[in-house]
Amino acid sequence: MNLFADIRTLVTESLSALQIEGVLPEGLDFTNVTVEPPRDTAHGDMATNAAMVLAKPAKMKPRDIADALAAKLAQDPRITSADVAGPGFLNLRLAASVWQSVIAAVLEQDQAYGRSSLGQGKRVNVEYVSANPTGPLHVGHTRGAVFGDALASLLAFSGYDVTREYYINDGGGQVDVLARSAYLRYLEAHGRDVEFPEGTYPADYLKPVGEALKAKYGDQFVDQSEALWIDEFRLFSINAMMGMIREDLALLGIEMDVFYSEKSLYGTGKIEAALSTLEAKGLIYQGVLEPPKGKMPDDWEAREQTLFKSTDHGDDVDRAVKKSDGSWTYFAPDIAYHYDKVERGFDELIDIFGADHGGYVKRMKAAVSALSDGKVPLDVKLCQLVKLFKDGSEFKMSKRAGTFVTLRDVVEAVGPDVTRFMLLTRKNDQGFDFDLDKALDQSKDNPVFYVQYANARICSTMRKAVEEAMLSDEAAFSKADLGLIQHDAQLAVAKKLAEWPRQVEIAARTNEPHRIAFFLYDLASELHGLYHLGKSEKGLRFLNDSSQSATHANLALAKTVSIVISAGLGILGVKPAQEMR
RNA sequence: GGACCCAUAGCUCAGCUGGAUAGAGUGUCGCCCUCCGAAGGCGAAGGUCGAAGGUUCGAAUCCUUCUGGGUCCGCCA
Repeated sequence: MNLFADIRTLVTESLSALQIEGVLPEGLDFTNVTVEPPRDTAHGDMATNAAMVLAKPAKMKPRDIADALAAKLAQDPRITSADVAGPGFLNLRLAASVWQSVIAAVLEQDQAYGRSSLGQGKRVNVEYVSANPTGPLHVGHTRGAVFGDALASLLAFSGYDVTREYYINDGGGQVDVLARSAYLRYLEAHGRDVEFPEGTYPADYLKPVGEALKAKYGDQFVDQSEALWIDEFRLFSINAMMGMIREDLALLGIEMDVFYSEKSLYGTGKIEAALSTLEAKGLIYQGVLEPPKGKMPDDWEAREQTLFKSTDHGDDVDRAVKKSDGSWTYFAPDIAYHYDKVERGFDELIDIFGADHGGYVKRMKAAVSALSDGKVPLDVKLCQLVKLFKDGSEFKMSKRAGTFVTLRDVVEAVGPDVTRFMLLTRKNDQGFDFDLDKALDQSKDNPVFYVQYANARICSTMRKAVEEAMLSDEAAFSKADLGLIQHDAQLAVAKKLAEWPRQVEIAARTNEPHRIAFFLYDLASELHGLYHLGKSEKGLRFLNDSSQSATHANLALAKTVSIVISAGLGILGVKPAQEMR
């Protein structure tokens, strides 16, 4: 049930009826007609812009359309009043029975309330994290991980067939660096003094890898040339790093469906196949790129190389797919990887990148557009940087100094639920200041506890009701007389609940899971408000000594809030709290 | 030189892809527990939505230019 969609249908049907009656001309396009909650609830429950949108194409005055529409809508039993206001808004008020039916619908649909068929079962691939397998995940990765995971859940909730995917960059030079760094730790495990030259990874996390390599290979590779050990050390180290990364993700409750290896694209003809597809479209040519503007590299010189004509698909300059020595650039396997996604039959692709890959978006979109003939949309969501604050000042991270904060550090400090919720209370393209002290603060400036508390309160009230024998079991809700829910403050909660399917849909359409977090905050606020009103107005207390039927109706309402909070937190990957500790 | 992102209350941020008098939290200042959990509620104050133009019935939202801040711009990944 989506009440806003229902009323919008009513509006468009009424408009069609007006066309048949000759009040409105034929051939009007209703797609821009919206039914939304008005900004100010004093205006009513819902507002439609139909009259203003249609005024011009209908060649009529907005108010004339609005008056006719109002009269038509008022005939529907759900509409108690339809008033024209302002430049031509039509403000609607809905009968209490409508809101009561929302409560009934939530009780009946339970966790399925708010699900939709928006995605129509379309297959969407969400690629996120995709951190290089050269070390543990750090704070920067955490945001993309949480965002991608919540987005995937949101889309699944909205009727998409979702695949969560991680692209392992195990094909480039950085994994050789990893192998060499692991080799140094291997030597160290054999009692050698080692130094980490520029361009190797000096951090401690490779120590156990060095020990493990010693355990596996003994001293057979000590003082041996790189060619003898590099392949085995690389493979071993990558596996070790990916094991660590999976553990990190598991800390946040993230489980991928697919780990896709970049290396698997090499030597299997996949890169060649992707590029020949582009070549067949006339998008591959030999050429010389302009030198980069701004900072000029010292050793830059013009060289002819193989280029992809990405400018045909919206990019600013064409991009190299082969180096001048004939080997692939990093872009080539990425093209092949996305080609593979298209070939696997996904209807939509979503990539979650860090802000530092912003310059990569256009060429990737160009590649997918070219490879799929524009049929498979690629949406790239950039997660802006996370700045970490501790003890009131910014915590600077430096790879060279080895001072970086890992995902594990953060999760162990504040817990997975707080980490996830906090990171999701910000739009992805907004920078994020993560204050660890505030995240730990359970009383102030911490929305996750506010939402958790609302749910805990409801659970607590339920327990109390059972203790005091006012409620036998929750099955009583289905028989509750919801007609008893009439007070404005109670109906306000129902109205907020009615918005849930709509908010989910907007969030899914825009790929913006943060909207879920903000909605839950609003819903929790309604609940807290109603709860406190019970202090001054006895009749609004959830537990009503004098009327069991009122108690049951009230608890049914509370239950629906709990249902939606659970569903919403579920999308965000946060556990709903039964009680606060 | 160029690309992308951001700029909204003292601070941190929303703003339903163009709607009405721009909203929360936090901070400041007042109230509210004999009570189903005060980890809460109610109220007040606080804004030329970075600036200037443009598009139209209507702009924080779309377009142009500019100013600040961030990310980036090699055949690295």
